[in-house]
Amino acid sequence: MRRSKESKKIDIIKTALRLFSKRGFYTTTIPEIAKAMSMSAGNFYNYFSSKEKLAEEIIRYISEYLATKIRTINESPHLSTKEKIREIVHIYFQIAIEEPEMLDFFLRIYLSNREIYKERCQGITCIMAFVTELMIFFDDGVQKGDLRNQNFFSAFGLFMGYLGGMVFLNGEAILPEPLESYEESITENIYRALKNDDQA
Amino acid sequence: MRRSKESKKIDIIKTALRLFSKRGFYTTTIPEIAKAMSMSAGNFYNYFSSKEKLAEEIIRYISEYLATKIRTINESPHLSTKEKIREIVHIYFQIAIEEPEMLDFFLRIYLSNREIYKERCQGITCIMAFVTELMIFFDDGVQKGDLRNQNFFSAFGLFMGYLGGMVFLNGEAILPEPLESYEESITENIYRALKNDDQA
Amino acid sequence: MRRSKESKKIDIIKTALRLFSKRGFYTTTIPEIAKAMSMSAGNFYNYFSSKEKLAEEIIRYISEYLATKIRTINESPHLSTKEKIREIVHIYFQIAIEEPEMLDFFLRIYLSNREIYKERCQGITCIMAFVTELMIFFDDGVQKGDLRNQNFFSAFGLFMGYLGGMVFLNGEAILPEPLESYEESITENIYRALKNDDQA
Amino acid sequence: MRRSKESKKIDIIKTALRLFSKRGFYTTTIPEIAKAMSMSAGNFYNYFSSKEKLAEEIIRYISEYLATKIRTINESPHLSTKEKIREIVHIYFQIAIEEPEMLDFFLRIYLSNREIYKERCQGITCIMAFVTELMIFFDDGVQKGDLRNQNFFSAFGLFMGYLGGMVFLNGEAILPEPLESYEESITENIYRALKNDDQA
DNA sequence: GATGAATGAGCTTTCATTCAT
DNA sequence: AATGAATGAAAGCTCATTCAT
Repeated sequence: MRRSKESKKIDIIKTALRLFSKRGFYTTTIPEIAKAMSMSAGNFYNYFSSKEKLAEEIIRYISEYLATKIRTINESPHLSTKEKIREIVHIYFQIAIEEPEMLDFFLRIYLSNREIYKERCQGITCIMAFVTELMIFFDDGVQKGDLRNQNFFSAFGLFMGYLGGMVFLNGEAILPEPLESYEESITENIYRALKNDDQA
Repeated sequence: MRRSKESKKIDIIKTALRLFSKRGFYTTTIPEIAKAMSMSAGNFYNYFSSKEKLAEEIIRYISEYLATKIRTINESPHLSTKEKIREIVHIYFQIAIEEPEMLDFFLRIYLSNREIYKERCQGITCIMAFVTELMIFFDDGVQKGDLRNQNFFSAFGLFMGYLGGMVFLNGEAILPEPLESYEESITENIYRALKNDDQA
Repeated sequence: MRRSKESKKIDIIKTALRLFSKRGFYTTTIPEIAKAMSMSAGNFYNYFSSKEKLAEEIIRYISEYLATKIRTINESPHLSTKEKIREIVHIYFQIAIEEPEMLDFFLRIYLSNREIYKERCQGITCIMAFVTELMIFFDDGVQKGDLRNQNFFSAFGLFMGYLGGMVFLNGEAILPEPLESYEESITENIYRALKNDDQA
Repeated sequence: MRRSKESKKIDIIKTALRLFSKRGFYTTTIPEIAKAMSMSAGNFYNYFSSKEKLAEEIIRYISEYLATKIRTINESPHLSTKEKIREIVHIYFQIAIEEPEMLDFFLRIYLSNREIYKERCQGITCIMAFVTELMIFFDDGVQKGDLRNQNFFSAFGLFMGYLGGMVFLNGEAILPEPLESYEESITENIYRALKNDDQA
């Protein structure tokens, strides 16, 4: 049953994602993951050839997931550029609240333990889907004359760094208010940072 | 010799900082650190009670270092708020270029492997020195009427997230231009995001 | 179909023989053998009860094969004893060149990993067919007065050890000349060693 | 204490040699070796970087040992070539009887599991000491006009194959007489095979 | 303070074999 | 006969830490 093997892989990915984001990559063991799935450690290797390969497939999974979310925003023609920023911030925080393990993994495992990914995911190959959608958002904004035509990565750094920073602070229980309550001010901050002053 | 024991601790901290930031915390071993210092693995434990304790002292060391740098900016009364932002960005990038292991460790080990610090550095205790200086900068700006009186952590998230994001992208060799060349646009972005529109 | 089950067993034996001789018994896995036959690992156990049982059947297969070859020599009444030696050497080297996996397995797996065969093939039970034919050759030679009537196993050791040694050296690419070019000198050496000096 | 570390390595080599030759390379585990030495498995790796590295050092140890034995024969000017053959056969069988693990390892592990040695001991590098002494014996014999000037490896194959074959048969308890009782006939066989007929 | 051999717990991974389908 | 997911035992190896010297 091709179907069930693929879906079990996804089950493993979800379980591992949860454990890795909670306890870290190196401190989570394959037996732990297997146990959480009520299967044997040996069987794990029928699905993934190594712990690193699993890590790779997890980040691809996350990238796809985030890309899909942003794509729906990109494909909403009725939204203004600022509204799109608000939506992206919103969706990001929503994920941070409802599925925090996704962003946790992204920020804490993928971005921070590059030795794991050095060979498998050179540059941004494994998160291409996600980066592409943000690129589309940015290009659209520039096209429409709403955003300054600055280097994409500078804008990308602002976006991801800012949001990542907030989510991180929230995860650390450092923020005095609930994360959502910052949505508006952050949207404003980002919009001010990126907007084109020349616009009519 | 109290003196020399303390200075050897610092030597170990510097060596470990370099190795940890390059190869990761879990993938760097105590024997490796000891070897890089031409001393025995056993002797390491005369200076630090455990690998985790070493990690704690490293982040405290970094926090002190960063705090000192920002303090000189805070204590420059002739600088405008925007110029201070520019200086902070500048100093941050300078460190990123000249001593990248500092920020690498901060971003990739400290922020990302909280399981290491969970018990030793609850919340921000171990980086208090650094956070305090940023707080002072921000409060001064608000006091002078230059910055909006928003929640400090929102501003902190913008600052650290944005800069961290850029440094990260730079470290990944993703940025098309040298890091310094973004200083001005980033200063501008941050200033726009934080500034008080009511100002005369 | 009795027929096809038996012939599939032989297919497995041939495939396993090739893989074992190339990669070693312990470093070749059942899944590898199965894959090389485009069948499932589980199905293997419908043909052989264990990896060890397979090893046993392989050596019996080889023994039969070698016995058949030597039998044709033994049954050539027109050949002199020295010519028979030449023929045996020739056939041995021919097998070494054309089907090296046979002798490789014999020398490197069967003779060398006795822990595999200890229980299944006590003494020479599993290679009886082959030993018997060599015995016949030797007895004939003694009968005809061509060979000294020494202990059979001493002669057997000379034969198999010498030829095995040469094949081994050839396999190691240590021999400066092609294997065949040693046939004559080896025949001479063996004949001198075994011949009866009293003969007319 | 440099001294004691080196001598412990030799202890490990001897213990492992015994276990490997008795139970095979793949079926003997590092924990077993460690246990036989009353030490922890982990500590093993303070002496040898891997199981393969241990295998390499064992064969070098054996090669040295055999070389030393043959060297004393080579350096006995009063012995005739035939007597030297007899001595080599004798010493070989003596080792086979008193320290059978040496030749067992040589024949059954080193010669038969080349995948273990492929990278570490290309060609005959790891047994050079031993091969060199046999070369010297052979060259001396040719020099003196006692042996035919045939290719060294052909003679080497005869020697090692024949003796190896006999030792093997003896190890299998196949020989009807004690190994030593074959010394004379084997010496005769080898001498006849190698001798120069032209000699006065 | 310094050394480094020793420990022991634990990790990733492998693989012969079984078994439900 | 055939599949291949699943098991479970075990292997090689690593490494933080200890401790006798």
